[in-house]
Amino acid sequence: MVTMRDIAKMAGVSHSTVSRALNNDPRISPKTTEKIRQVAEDLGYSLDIRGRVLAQGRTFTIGLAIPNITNEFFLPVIRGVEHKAAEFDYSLILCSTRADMRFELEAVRLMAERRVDGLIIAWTDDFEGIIGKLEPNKWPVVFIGNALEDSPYPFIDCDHRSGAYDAAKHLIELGHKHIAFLAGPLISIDAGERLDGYKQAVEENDLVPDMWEGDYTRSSGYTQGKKMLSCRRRPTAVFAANDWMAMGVMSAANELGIKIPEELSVIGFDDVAPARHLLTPLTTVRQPAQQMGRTAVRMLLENGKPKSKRVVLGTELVVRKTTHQAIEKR
Amino acid sequence: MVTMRDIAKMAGVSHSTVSRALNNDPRISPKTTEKIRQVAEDLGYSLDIRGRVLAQGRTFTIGLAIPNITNEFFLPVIRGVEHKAAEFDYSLILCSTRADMRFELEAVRLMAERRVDGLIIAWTDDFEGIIGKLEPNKWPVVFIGNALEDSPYPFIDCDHRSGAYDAAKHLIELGHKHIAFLAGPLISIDAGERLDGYKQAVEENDLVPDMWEGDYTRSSGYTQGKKMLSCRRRPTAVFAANDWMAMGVMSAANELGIKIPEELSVIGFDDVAPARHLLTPLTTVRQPAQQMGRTAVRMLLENGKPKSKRVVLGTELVVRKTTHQAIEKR
DNA sequence: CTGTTAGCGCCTTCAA
DNA sequence: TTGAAGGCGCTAACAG
Repeated sequence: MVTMRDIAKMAGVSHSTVSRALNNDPRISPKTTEKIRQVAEDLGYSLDIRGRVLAQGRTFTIGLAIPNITNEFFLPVIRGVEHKAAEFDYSLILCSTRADMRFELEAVRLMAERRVDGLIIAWTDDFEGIIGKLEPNKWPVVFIGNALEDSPYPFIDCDHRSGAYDAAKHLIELGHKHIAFLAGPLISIDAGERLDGYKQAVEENDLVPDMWEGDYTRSSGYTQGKKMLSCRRRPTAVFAANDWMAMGVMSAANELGIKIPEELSVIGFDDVAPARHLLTPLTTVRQPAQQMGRTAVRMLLENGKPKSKRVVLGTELVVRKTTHQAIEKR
Repeated sequence: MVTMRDIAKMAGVSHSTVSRALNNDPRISPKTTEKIRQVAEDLGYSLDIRGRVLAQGRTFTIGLAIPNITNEFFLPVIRGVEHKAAEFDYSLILCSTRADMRFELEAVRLMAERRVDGLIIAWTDDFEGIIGKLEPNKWPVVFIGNALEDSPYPFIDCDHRSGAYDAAKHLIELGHKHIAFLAGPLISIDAGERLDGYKQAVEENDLVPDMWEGDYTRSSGYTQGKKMLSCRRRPTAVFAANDWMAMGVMSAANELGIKIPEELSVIGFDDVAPARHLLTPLTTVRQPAQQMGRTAVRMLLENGKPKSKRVVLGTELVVRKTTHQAIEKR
């Protein structure tokens, strides 16, 4: 492996001159620069960034910890982070923590040892554990999700409440009077906010809320869907707190011979790829996942230290094929 | 940031003793070791791997270049690579090359500068360009896909031919006589092999092949699907060379009022998540993507140099809901 | 405009 | 069982 010293010897200059020339330092004469570049080329030199890393104290690397790389939902986040990092010529170290505290702490250790210049932690379940590990080192970190009211750490999230409100409102405007809501696990903050958004819209319009609880999995959507659709007076629309559950509800409806969207409107949340690709694609509230990833990187890298402590992005109602005018008087 | 020298001073030993103690070198007495660990703990020491990296000439990092992180298909590959790398306490640098030669070479440069210990290049379109960049450096590299007959580089792929054969055979065994095949872009090697597998099965059974060409996109599946299903004598089954096209065909059938699977069987290839989540989930040939990722890492890390130059994994026919007995005599 | 020197944090050979 | 010294590849402060 050829180093700057090799080039220096060959070109008859000092290695620092080589370093400067290769970094376009204007103090080096064009002639020397040219010569050095030539020699470098001839020798097939390739910069070894590890030297620079040690000398400059930066690694040009950011770390991303994702709870579960199995879930398609995170793909756009990864994409956003990767693309933005590449723009800065930064590389991305990816860790999937499998939603397991142990792996999560392992990931933090690994990234810490590598002295990444910044850390993005997405939707961790063990916020406390993470910040416990992080605090002493005082690294630039941005959380995605985990929008704790009083978090002293910068985070980025989207507005679950207003997103849910929009979804419910959409159904109401289509004339639905009986809109069931299938909530996520209510320990999670965003699940609570989505519920609030639903409640607000429903109450503002003098409708009566009809709440069910799921756990964000497709199978919980299916189970609860079966139940709610077998009721004597079943809802004409259901708003599931995420797309996976919405898909579960659709399966249930399908098995019960209930036609979507003619007899039942369904709306989800997140805009996950599989739901977009259904034969009748799901109407949903898009969480701007990719942009969240990009923004996280920007917060980390742009202003040195994250300046804006908290960023809350808006959501977007994406009307596709599963929502429909309510049927007049069943 | 506290270093080994700080610990050494504090503990009244030399920094090399600290290094050894922290690395469990048996030559250091248990007492000193214990003391050093204690001091390290007290000082909140965290290993800075960058020093080791430079001293040992390894980076404990592998790079993964993926053509397009937008495509869900690659997710399991990333997962496989990430998990296996983590087992070795290696970290993963992820680059999405957006199926663009420029980004691809950028990615190789980035990984080269970082001196990753191994490189995994997945389904590159510019094989020649890549190996041009790689050759001089002679890095351990494993390709995923790009199974060139005479490739001097180690690769891992799956058996597209036999996978396609199995799929076609499955339809034949269900009694289908008219099985259309929607091929991928035939410049790509695997598209050709999938076509071969189909042909072989069909010919072995004295059926007449019915071939259409798509480009692996959903929309091409839709367009071609519309055409083939509007034929006077339309097929009773279609085998699409990947899941995306299969989904396109399903949309087309849906719009034409053709019931799947009762009136039309559809089978795909790859086993991509969205196809798995359809209301009537797609029967398909699973490419063991995750295992391919794991194996690639193993090839890179386990035997020092990749020993087995070429690995071809089997596929698995996953029968779900879109395939059905052929209707007797239409 | 260029060279000298020191140093980033760690590992490792050699010597004691 | 431990210490001293040198080096990995690069950058940077200081001289000239």
